[in-house]
Amino acid sequence: MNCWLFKTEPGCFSFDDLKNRPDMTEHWDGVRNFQARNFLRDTIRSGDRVLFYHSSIPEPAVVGIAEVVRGGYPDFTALDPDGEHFDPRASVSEPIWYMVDVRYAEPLPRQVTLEQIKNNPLLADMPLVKRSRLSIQPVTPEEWQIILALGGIESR
DNA sequence: GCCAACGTTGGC
DNA sequence: GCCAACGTTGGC
Repeated sequence: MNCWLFKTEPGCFSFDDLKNRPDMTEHWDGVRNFQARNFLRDTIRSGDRVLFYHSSIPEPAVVGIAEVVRGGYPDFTALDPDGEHFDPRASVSEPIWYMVDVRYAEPLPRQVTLEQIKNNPLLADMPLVKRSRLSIQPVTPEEWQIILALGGIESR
C-alpha cells in the first residue's frame, strides 16, 4: 500500500465535492503532466491512500484522506474533442494519459496547512515543498504519519 | 494580479 | 540534442 498526495483547486473540485459524488467516488482525470502520468499509469493501485490537498487558495492545505479504488487506466477525457482535456495525439490504442478512481475516506479533524508543512523539518523533502507544481506526488509512510498526526488522527 | 519555477514545444 | 520561446501552475 503506497501513499500519495493529490492536488486540486477546490473551486474546481473539492474534498466536499468528492463526498457528494455517487458512492463518494470520482475519476481523477485530466492530469496532463508526464511525471504525474507515470505515477497514475505505473504505480498507483487500488487500496493506495491519498492525502487530498487544496491548492491555489489563501491557505493551501491537506484537508482529508481518500482511497484509490481503481488503479491506472486510460483517461478517456483525452479522446473527447468537445472536452477541456482533449488531446488530439491520444487514441484508444495509444491513450497517452491515464487516470485512477478515488473514493472519499475521511476528513482531517484539523486541516494541515502548507505553512505547517514547510515549517516542519521532517517534511522538508516532500515534493510539495521542493517541487510544488507536481500534482500527483508520492508520500513516504513517515510523512503520512506526521501529517495525519498534525491533522488530529493519531495512528492508523 | 504578479511572478518565479518549471514543463513543453519546436526550430535549428 | 540544444535552447529559446512559450504556457501553466500555484504561492504570495
